[in-house]
Amino acid sequence: MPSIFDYSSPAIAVDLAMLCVHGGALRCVVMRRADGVEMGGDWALPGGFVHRDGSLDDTVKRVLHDKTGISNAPFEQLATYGVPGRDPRGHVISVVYLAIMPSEVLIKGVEANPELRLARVNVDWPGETGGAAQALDDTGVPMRLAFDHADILGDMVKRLRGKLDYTPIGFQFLPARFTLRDVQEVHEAILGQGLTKPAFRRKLLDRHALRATGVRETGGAFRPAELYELSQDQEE
Amino acid sequence: MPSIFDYSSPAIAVDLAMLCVHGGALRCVVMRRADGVEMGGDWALPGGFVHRDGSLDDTVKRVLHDKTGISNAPFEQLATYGVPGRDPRGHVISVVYLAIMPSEVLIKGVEANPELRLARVNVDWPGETGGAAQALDDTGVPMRLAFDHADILGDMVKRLRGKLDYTPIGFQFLPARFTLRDVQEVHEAILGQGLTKPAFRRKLLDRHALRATGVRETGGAFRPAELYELSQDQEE
DNA sequence: TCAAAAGTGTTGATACTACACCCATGG
DNA sequence: CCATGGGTGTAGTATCAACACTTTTGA
Repeated sequence: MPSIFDYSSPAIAVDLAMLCVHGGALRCVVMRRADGVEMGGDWALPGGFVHRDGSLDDTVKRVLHDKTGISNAPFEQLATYGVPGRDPRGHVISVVYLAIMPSEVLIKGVEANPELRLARVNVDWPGETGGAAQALDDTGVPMRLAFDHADILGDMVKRLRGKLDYTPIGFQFLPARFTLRDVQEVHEAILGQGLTKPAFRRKLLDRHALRATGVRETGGAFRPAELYELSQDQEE
Repeated sequence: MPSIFDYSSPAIAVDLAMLCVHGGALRCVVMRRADGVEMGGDWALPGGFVHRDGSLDDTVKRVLHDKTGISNAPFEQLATYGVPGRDPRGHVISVVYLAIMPSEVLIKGVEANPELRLARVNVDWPGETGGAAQALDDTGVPMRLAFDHADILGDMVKRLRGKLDYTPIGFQFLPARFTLRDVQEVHEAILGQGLTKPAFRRKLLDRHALRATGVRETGGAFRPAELYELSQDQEE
């Protein structure tokens, strides 16, 4: 029996969308592409190839650690993009993962690597319509994204919006203890629209098992908000 | 610059979950594995390798046509499974797609290939909890599935249940013209629970743009139901 | 005229939204 | 005591589910 590896096969890579919410906006790590690459744009999602006998999850962890120094973050698979012509060096299929972190964590990781930027993710469409997304730099200027990465960012926003209400995915953007206002800011950034405070608080407390800690935030002006945490270990 | 294909890379395959609803149950095509394979179970989702410079979509169409003779069916990506050890011949990563068809179409395709069976998909868990699924044969006996294919079927059911209410995916199980009772049967089979008729009719007509054709079904005993169709071209 | 399934109307419960209001803290 | 944001109560509205009911056909 001939080995299946005798067939000519595409290479397979993992691309990572490392996300946080900061300054009222959803942000994603992009990496400057090496000079001399003839196709596509200037910025791309960081990625790495899957080696023989390496799992997809191991590759995710390797890329995350190699690019940012971050060792542990929750991640989930988004989708797989097969587009021939994605990489000028040959046919590469990439499995895209979302890795979600509190902004304090991710900002440190980005600052540790001069090739990385934390782009603002922006979409034109409302709700879960779908379509491409833009990456904007700190001054609001669009950053040119390589290949289909704008579509990937669009799919990502659609996924986040769909899961936000019915899963605890929003809490992955926050540290272990957070105020309800923090959660609302995350939801507003992802949904791209403002939410009314009372309705949001109630839905949140109904849907998710939150526990009030009794501890209050410090350092703010005016009345300090109470800190909450997830009751059980509620992973996605 | 060295070619990326100099690196040792896993092979990549597409596996297909071809689905229909028949006899009040969700059914999926499985294929008898070749004799002499040392690992896993006896039945598996049909699949094929992705060739260099071939797209994922082309591979889906190729596998669908090669195994069943069916040329056109709507399909969508489910997820990618990286499990090392999935295939005894080496490290294979498989991208799993759902292909949904009316039962009349799929039954013909299965009968054309003696290696294929139309298994009944069964899950223990309610709602969108998640977990593995079973494949049962016509007599209700579980069929041994290879590798992680039971988990894949479970993920598939979870996906279908999640999308059923908010997308037109349920109509892909039906021919162009269908009765509302047909739609209810599809939903009940996928959700694994009975639904009350009046509530279901109303939700259906509210959520989706359906058009009554004025034509009624024929051949049945008792009062014939009206045939409906989707108003615009509502692809998923 | 009867059995079986198609299709509709009504009602009570639930969930959601919008708005107004009170509370706590720093200055 | 005032400005500001945290947090709560209430009332109107839309949505949903259960039930009873009428309609239509083949035998």
